[in-house]
Amino acid sequence: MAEKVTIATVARHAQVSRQTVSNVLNAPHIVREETRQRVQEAIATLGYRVSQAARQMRTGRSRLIAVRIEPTRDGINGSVLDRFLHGLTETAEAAGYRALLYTAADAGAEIATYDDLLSAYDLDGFVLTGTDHGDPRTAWLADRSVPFVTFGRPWDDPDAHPWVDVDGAAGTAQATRHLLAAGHRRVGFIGWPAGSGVGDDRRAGWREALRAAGVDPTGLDREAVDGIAEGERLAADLLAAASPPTALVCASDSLALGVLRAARSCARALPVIGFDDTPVAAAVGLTSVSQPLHDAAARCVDLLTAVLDGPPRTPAPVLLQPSLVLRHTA
Amino acid sequence: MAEKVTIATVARHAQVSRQTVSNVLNAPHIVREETRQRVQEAIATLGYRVSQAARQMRTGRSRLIAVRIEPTRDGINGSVLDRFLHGLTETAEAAGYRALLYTAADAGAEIATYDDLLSAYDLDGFVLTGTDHGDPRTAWLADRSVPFVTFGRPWDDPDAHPWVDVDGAAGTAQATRHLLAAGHRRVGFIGWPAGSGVGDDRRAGWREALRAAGVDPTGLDREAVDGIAEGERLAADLLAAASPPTALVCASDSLALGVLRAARSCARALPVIGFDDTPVAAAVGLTSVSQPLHDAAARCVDLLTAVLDGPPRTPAPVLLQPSLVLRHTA
DNA sequence: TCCAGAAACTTGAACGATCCAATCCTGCCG
DNA sequence: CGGCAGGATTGGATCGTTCAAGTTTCTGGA
Repeated sequence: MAEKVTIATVARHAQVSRQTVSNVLNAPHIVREETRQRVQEAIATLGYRVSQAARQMRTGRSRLIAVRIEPTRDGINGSVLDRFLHGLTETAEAAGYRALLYTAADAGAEIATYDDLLSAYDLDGFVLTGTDHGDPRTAWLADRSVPFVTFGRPWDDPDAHPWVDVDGAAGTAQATRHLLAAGHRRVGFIGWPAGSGVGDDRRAGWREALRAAGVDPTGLDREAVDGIAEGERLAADLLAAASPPTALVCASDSLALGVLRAARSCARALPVIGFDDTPVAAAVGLTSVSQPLHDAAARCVDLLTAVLDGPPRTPAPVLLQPSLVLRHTA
Repeated sequence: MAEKVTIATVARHAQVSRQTVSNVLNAPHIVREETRQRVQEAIATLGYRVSQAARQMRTGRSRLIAVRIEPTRDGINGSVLDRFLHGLTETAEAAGYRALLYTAADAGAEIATYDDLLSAYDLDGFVLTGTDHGDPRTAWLADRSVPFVTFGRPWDDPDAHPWVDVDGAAGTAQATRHLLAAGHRRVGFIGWPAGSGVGDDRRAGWREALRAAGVDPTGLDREAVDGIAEGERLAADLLAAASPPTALVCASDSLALGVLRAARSCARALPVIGFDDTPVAAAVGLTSVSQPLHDAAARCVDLLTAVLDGPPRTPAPVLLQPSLVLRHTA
């Protein structure tokens, strides 16, 4: 049975002290080249791995990043988180960190979990998804100066903390312009009820694109909580109006799917564009706005490690551009 | 600034020794009730949390479980992993463990990651998904007697290690019987190429169900790698046969979706049933076999914690039953 | 040749929990 | 009332690393 390999084993093998081995690992520049090589060799020969637990106890850093895994609400949007998580894990590994999962029923429970993760596991940082106006979570973390990055803008103050986001308005605007370019004038929109940062942003993109083309958006949009049934209902409602839209942009693929159903049931050709480019969109041929999730996750890790390893300076936020994936429906 | 609360702080506050506090946490039954309560009170008052790092250093256990997050291959099947991960995280938290994510390009890289996670992070156990014949990963782990559970049977030896799985054959059999009950005789099957444990299992369920009903399955099935296009191609192929099937069971929702396209393009009513009950199935109204993923994940954690906390005995494997979710297509 | 100063390396202590062995109670029996 | 058994409690050592401070070695200039 092989002995456990510790820093002392390596030190003995390389004929140096423990501290020198530690320096080779954490501050290579202060060790003489020759010594450094001898130590590195010993590390390789013995297959030494630094014990995170011991390091963590001394430094208070765990090289662990926490991410919340949400229950799949709608089902359709599930894979969004999935792709994000994969990108996050991959980038974190490359930077020498690992991703830890946690769940929480609501913001209150989530804050309690922060407390637990911080004091019991010495977590280094958090990646939050889906921020909204006056988010209590970011306030709590900022109060305690815990490093964190959000995927989603802080809607109240863009300089509140580091963040990464996808320009939703640019996405819906692009979708709207695509339909305008195809000859449509009355391009409608189905989105979420006013008040949510993400929802308002996506609606604004559509509105501005129409205005820029000289079309009055009044009466061309509807509000609905997410879901296929809601999308279907509101599409029917819009189509029954005095001067109905001839094409639609939606705030999500779920809503767009509902629109497709409504269009089918009244046997009318109605171009429609969804949002998120979910597998469902790919499967049914729905044109959709695609978010660069893998990239977004990577940038989240970049910002977080910048805060953790670099100087105590808030790094600049990142706003990524979505792209329009053209399929049959528009 | 509040002092850091350690076990010594609690001991002082409750007027006992460090060891007594430790006993309250790790072996409550050997502490007098009155003392126990006083300590618990001090813990609550001070908001003490046991430092995982310190505990881990002494005991060699991290209370961390690793799960691999795979890149979304097909896209459609992404949400399967998503739901599994959520259930896993939730159950692990309840049992006092946390889930750590990792990625790996192939089995070799995955094994290298095991080594790293074990020696650097002192991981307690692994949950593997998607096992296959002669899996090198399980062999490596078993060799080193690292605790692990697989979601997916060990196809070579059912007693090799603890596992949780969903009875795929029962699922396809149920789907087949459903179609038989609706009056169909020639129920076809589109599945994956022979050789994969999961794929062969699902095909066997269909075959046996047909045989039990006195129908000869010969010529009624096709093999394809997963994907919508493949499903469409093989459905067309089957329908062009001398005596084509009047209904189809598929090994995945992707394949079933392809079948739907093929049926539409030759304007024929063709009942079809998919597998996995993905969001896509829900969205397009595809009848599908649903796996109890949340439950499966929970059972994985149960087995793993049984190995970790209980006696050194291999717990009995768990085989869960899938259910048929009826929608428009069958 | 000598010494100041820097660079390279070594030693002791500490992080916060658990394990071990020794001591202190407490109640009970003779 | 003394002694004893058994459980409850205590102090000291320990896990593997990094920090802080101390010691040796090296370099170059007078």
